[in-house]
Amino acid sequence: MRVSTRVEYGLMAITDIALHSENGGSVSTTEVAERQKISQKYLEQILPLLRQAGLIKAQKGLRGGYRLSRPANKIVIADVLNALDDSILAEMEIPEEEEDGALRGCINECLWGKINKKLSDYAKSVTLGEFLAECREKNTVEWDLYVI
Amino acid sequence: MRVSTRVEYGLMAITDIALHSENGGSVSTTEVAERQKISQKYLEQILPLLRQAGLIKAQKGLRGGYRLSRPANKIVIADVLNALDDSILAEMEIPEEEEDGALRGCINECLWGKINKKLSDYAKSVTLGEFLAECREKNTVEWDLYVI
DNA sequence: TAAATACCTATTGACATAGTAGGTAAATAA
DNA sequence: TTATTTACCTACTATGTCAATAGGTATTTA
Repeated sequence: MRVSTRVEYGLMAITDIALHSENGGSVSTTEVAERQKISQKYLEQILPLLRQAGLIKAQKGLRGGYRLSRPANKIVIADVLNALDDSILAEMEIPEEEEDGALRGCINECLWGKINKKLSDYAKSVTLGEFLAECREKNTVEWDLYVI
Repeated sequence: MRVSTRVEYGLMAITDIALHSENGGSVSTTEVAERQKISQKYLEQILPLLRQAGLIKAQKGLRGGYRLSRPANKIVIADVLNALDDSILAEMEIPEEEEDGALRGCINECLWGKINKKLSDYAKSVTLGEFLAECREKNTVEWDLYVI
């Protein structure tokens, strides 16, 4: 499953913010852009999506930046995906009424309904906190450098 | 998860063909287009994708049309999706090397890798035949009208 | 007061989607 | 043989989304 860079960058950004605000400080777009090698200007359009969804808080001005609105283990991946893209976890349209022989409704309900449920259940079951922990485990060496 | 009409129509078409060629005959684009209410001209661009993937066979000329290349229970949904779209079951790119602090690789491997595996495993596990049976069960009344 | 920050809007080039349109080749039925 | 039906191929178009780039505004802090 291939997703847009908007989603990719958004996930990278909130993960980066979660990591680097653990000490209580804020994380600026400049920092995120540099660490993650993302266009800062493009990031400036993506982060407000996460803020509008209530996942991160912004602080303007010098020493400002972003931090999580709530603990990382209270944010599930589905929250992040829905903030960044309205189609990934969306259902396929099921026609109200269908003529005999028409298969659209059946396919969208039976097939895509199940696929979407698997996807959605997983995205709702994994928290950002769990994801961070998993990534830490995978890259113990490097991560120890800047994780508290 | 929302997909393109190309994928939606392609799934409808191969399902329709599977159903209506059970007696040994062929199914023309005209028939599929009428039954499924799809633009015939657009269908004519989609069905060759399924043929090139070896899932259906074409017969030109009068009384021609399409039929399955092999039994419906030997075709898995993943085959159909891959024939119609190269991104649905594709993996996200994982960078060769990454600087410290970069998260792209971790996210694409840990997160999208797992999501893709769930998706892919399911699509490989369900055959077109099973899907047909399931749809039949769900719509017993209408389906009995034209299923052998 | 100056600098740094978030934030907003407009613009752009590239690409994909969802068709429409017209024509060609092959197979069949008459 | 001939007309018709079919698959198939190519080109075109309108629309929308993506992935930025660019410039400017408001706010906060040092």
